[in-house]
Amino acid sequence: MSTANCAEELDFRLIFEEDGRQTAGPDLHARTAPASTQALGEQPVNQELQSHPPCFSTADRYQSQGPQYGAQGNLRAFDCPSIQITSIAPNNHVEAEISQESLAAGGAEGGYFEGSWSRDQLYLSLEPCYRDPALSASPCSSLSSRSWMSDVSSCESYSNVYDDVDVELHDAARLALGSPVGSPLGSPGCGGGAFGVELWQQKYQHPSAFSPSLSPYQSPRQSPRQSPCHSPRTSVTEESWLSRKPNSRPTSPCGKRRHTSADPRARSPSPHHSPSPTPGASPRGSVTDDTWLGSPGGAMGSPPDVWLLRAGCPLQDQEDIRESAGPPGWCPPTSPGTRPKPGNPPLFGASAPPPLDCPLPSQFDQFELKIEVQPKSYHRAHYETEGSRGSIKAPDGHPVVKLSGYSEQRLSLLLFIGTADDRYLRPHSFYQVHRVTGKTVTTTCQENTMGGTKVLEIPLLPENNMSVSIDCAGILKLRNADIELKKGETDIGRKNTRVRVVFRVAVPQPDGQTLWLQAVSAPVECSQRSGQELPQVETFSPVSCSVDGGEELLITGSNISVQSRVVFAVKGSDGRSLWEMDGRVVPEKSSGSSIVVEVPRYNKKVTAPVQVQFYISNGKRKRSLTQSITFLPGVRRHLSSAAEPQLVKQEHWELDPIAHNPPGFSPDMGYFDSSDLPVPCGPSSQNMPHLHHPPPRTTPIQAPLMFAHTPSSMPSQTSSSPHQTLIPLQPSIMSPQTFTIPPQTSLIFPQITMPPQTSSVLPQTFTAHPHTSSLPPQTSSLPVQTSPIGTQRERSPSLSPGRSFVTPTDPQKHPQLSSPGEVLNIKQEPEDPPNLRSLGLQEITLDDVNEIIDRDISNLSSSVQPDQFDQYHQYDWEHKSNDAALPFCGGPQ
DNA sequence: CATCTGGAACCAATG
DNA sequence: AGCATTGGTTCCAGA
Repeated sequence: MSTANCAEELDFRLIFEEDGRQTAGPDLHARTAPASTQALGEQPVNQELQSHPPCFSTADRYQSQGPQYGAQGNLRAFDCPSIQITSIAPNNHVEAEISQESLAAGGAEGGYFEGSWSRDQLYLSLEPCYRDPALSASPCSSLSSRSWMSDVSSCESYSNVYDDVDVELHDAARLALGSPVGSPLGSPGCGGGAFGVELWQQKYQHPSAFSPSLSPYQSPRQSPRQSPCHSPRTSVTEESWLSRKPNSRPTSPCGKRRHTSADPRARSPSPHHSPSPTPGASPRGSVTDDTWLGSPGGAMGSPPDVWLLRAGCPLQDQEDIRESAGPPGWCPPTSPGTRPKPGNPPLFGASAPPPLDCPLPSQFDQFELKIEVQPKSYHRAHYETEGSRGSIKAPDGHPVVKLSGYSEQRLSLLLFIGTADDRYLRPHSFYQVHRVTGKTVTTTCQENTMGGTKVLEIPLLPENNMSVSIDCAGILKLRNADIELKKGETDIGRKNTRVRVVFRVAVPQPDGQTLWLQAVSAPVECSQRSGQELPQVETFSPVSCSVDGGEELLITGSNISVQSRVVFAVKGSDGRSLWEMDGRVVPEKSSGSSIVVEVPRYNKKVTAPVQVQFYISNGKRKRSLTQSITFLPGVRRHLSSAAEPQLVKQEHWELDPIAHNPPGFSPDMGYFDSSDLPVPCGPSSQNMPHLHHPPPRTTPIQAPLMFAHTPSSMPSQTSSSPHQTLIPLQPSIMSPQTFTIPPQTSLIFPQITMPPQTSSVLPQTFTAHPHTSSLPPQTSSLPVQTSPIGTQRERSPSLSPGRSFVTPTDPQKHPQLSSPGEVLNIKQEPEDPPNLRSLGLQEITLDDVNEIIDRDISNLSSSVQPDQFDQYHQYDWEHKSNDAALPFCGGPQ
């Protein structure tokens, strides 16, 4: 599978170069142009400008990374590169322009368009990933790219942009302040309407990003076209901005880009792969990027130390780094005067709120924005042609978000729909938040548009303890065709149906600055079909077992049946399946919401723990995301967990202190046992994007590069407390959630401290543990502050030491690594995402980086396993066929 | 009667 | 080119 598949995906990039030139280029124009044209014609438009922000420091990392990271970081990243690209790529006008801008970064995307640039290869290499989350770097939609794209299709667009700038600025300021007050901007009612158009306009037409100071938030007010209507439905219509025929269904396909290789630009690698691949960063992202770029502090400016490091790296390397690093850290303050630093607090000037795709921590100092009740993992979004399908719900009521550490005055909680792919978090191109009204809605909120993204402003009141139940937020699905046809849009909608609900709040600080915090929900599947057909793993236990097999693994989730298969597999570094075996389902212990299988025996000799992936399959293309379980060599679980297969007991178990120990520390199995504690996988598991790209090693490295100097205090996006630690990181599991690293950890692995983005990448939270865990069991058990599943936390404490449920979201729980030495072994086995490696991309880009990494790693080796990170990658969304390997490649989740 | 929901038909894209 | 599958979007109907 893997290899081949991966190759394909990767090829994407290659294709670019080659095919892309030939085919892609033309296609683009053909397709895009028309589309854009249409759009243009219909829309009044302000054209979007793509801003070509200068390279931003933060961006740097991205820059290197390339196109993949589209939006935020990406752009920036691209910027630098882009320059060259520009010159190189003759094909696109856009390119030219972009290049100037430094959009170059976007260049990546540009590359996307055409493979013309020779030099681009760097980008190209990345590109494959572009759509392929697996590949990792998300090529996606780099902001720039989109912009580029759009530009390409129509240069005209540039023109109107600026008109809205003022407004945007205004908005931005307002937002920054977190004024509860709804700005007139977004009229509450507005927006809903012709969404497609709106988006269009917003995204493309509003270049808010341009001015450095502008933040994504700044949204141009509504474009003329935007309808005041609240309900999408209403507006919709007109909507047919695409000129779709009245009766004709707008099939998305319409100008849709093909996923197939035929169209290189198109997205990428097979759509299949990445479910969430959102490619992208959509223009929005770009916007932000742009913004960033524009910022003085921009990449070009003075990069932080870490960044500097990056800067020093060759593009390729940088890219690699980026990949490994994952999403960029939170954005540094955009304010001119401030120099962004990785370790800097998420403070922004009132006039320059962070772009929506800018990663932010969920906690800082005593302030913490937390999702106390996570939304359900499935919420069927409504189309404009449908009536509202209600607000996002939680298992018991509605999601609840709380700001702790502050209660001085009323603040505005911002809510928007973000991506749930493996890449950094950014506004979702195909979904928008929608204000739900009605007698059952008790929360008042306003709907605004920022940088093309709908944002709900919900009051956080001191009298409510700064906590609010989100019962006024629905999710609107925009037609793929509408979005994809927009110029500049590089993301594909197909199979990109998972989102995350993003909450932000601006906390006024004594010094006049504004502290921005962000909390990201677990992934939410918004497609009717996917929600009803794809099996989803919510929890499983135990999380480790003997290589001898025979133990029973209890998996809970949805869309599971006795007919479901549970496939265990180990992938080689090349992505090939080294071993694959079905677990024997125990029908009598299985039900509609859970399944018990006997873990198969691992037929290879191992001396160290092996990370084995498993997923539930309801048939071809109906697979859950890949989860990871640790097979312990030579360890026969005599331990409680082993002895008692009954997962059911989990609830009764209590955390074992041992569990807290960092992986690798305790040679004895106790360590593993701890891991056994049932951990909720969180809905996200599936959602979790796979980090496809980064090889095990790279991951660690990244961190260092990025955060070497980051203060331990930096919170991850979702993570809440710095202390959570005990649990070893498990890459696979980690994906979607937040990534929290304890201060201690940071000392050891600065690298670990990933930027918020990283966290975004991984929806779930995971915590790095200090070597020793002095923390109370609870902490360890509940490592995930932001765990997708709110209830999980509570659950974990009760769990017995012996077992644990693992949620994809809660990587922390995984015990995995044992000792450093083991780690090495593990790595070998591990299923690294074949993607890059298999393609050889790694070598290409990462080589240089490796040296650095090695250095860093040597220090880290003991504490964290690289594999963990890798595991991430393993997730597969759906493989096209049955390739087990595919998942690793980074296909869609 | 309007809204919310679940289900499914229709149909283009994909393989 | 034709066929089967997949998945997005629209419709319908019941609560």
